[in-house]
Amino acid sequence: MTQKRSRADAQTRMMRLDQIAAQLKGEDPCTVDDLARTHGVSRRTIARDLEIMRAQGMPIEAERGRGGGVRMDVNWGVGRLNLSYAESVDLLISLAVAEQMNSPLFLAQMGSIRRQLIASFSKEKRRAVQGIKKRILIAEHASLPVQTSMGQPKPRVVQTLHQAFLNQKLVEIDYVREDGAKSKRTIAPQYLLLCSPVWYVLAWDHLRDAPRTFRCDRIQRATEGFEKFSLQDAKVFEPALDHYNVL
Amino acid sequence: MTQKRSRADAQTRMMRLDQIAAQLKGEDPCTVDDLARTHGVSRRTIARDLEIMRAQGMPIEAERGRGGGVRMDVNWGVGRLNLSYAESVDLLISLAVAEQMNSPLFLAQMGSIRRQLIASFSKEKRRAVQGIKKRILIAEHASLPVQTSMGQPKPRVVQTLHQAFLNQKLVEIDYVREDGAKSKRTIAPQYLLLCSPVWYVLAWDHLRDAPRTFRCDRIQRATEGFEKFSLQDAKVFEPALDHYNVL
DNA sequence: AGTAATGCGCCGTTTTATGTCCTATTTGTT
DNA sequence: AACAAATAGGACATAAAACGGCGCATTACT
Repeated sequence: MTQKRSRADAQTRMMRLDQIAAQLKGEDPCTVDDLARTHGVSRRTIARDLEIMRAQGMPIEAERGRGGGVRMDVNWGVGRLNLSYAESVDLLISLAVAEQMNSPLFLAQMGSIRRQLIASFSKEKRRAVQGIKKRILIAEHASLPVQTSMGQPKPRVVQTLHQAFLNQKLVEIDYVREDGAKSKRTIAPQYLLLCSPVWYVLAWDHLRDAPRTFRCDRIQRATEGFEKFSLQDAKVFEPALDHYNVL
Repeated sequence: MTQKRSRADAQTRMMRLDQIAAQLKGEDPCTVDDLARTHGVSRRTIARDLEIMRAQGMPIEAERGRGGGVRMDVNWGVGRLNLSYAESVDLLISLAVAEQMNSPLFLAQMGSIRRQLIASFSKEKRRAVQGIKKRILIAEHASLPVQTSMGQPKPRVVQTLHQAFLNQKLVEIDYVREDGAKSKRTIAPQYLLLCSPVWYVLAWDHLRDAPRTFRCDRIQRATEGFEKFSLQDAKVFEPALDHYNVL
């Protein structure tokens, strides 16, 4: 018999596997027949596809007999994320913050998420993330109430600071001291410290050549520089770190 | 010329694509030659693989000429997560909690993560998640300091409660009132309320046929039942919800 | 017993992924 | 300017996969 086969695009099987997975995530079980029809291939092929998907670890179950069909555990593989580096770090921190306030009802699964996330990194990235985690501190929950902040820090500033911290780049900032005095500085953001609502930057001030601490909401402007800084100067801060939890 | 080809397992190409992706995530650029050697295929094949990966949207760039090579944007695709339903919900809540305490330094990316996460749901799941989000309340940050809890709730209890809440299943619990009186109840967990460190369950007590509120850390034992409950009874709680932020 | 579903083995056919050549192009080095 | 090292990609033959179709075993519901 003549067997017509139209090649759709490229890698037919891979695409079909994805589509089948998506289809199976729907609530009701499909029959192999349905799948075969919707994809324009034979039952046999679908069967082989399912074999492959099972081999790849997807929890695909089938029920034989009338009323049966192919199902995938509905609670599997919802939530496919593809995060950028910055997003990943954010997420790790966010998880840590959420865990910090010990409200363990919904945090049962957090460990699993963190493990998956870390496992998905390459070796180099993993090391990098480890390094960054050491540079983020979280104060005890019941800390002294901070004086009312000057409003939210500006998103632009936040983003720049964020970038520079991750990339170990120097930053130029305009800072307003508590007494209102303004100053321009070039700093190397070594550590970040979260005291419940307020972030602090423990940095080496390259103009004054001394360690300084800045409140993020008092930074008016921030410009990322091109020069990378080393973590050597960070040692100055180490004695102070014992009071805080490291991420 | 004889062309030896050893079939590795199944779907050789898919596996190779994954491996190449992982390899490319490493910092330094590989040459096509390297890739060909490490995978035991020809340069041409690797080239074709790269074509495919590009077609799939991976940001793979190549630099021609001496000293060139194939690179992938290092900040792409770090962080591949495949979350279960429960994990997804946890994550959403965790993000919300982290956002609640307005420490916006590292939360710039959170919106993006949440959007990705929600986008990855199927329609049905998305609706379900929307429903669940409405059933989780978060109290204002500066709430009255709660009396010291009785220690952490038991992990077993937490997990059961968690499941039952998500699946809208009735739960049997052993509860200890503040005055020490113990009781057995069958409840329908309609809402969850987080007052900073303590979770409360707003539930319909099916034995007393009346709404009740329970502190999670006072629940001694929990068993998930088979009977699903409807959200009809939840209306009783609605007037009380205005005081809290809905997730 | 009949029916509707999966599971799986076998075989012949079609498609495609691969290897081997080849050329063009870009780019840094000598 | 010449050379070397890299990617990009075309052409062609071929072995290996993917596929379709068939049949039979199995399972569960009516």
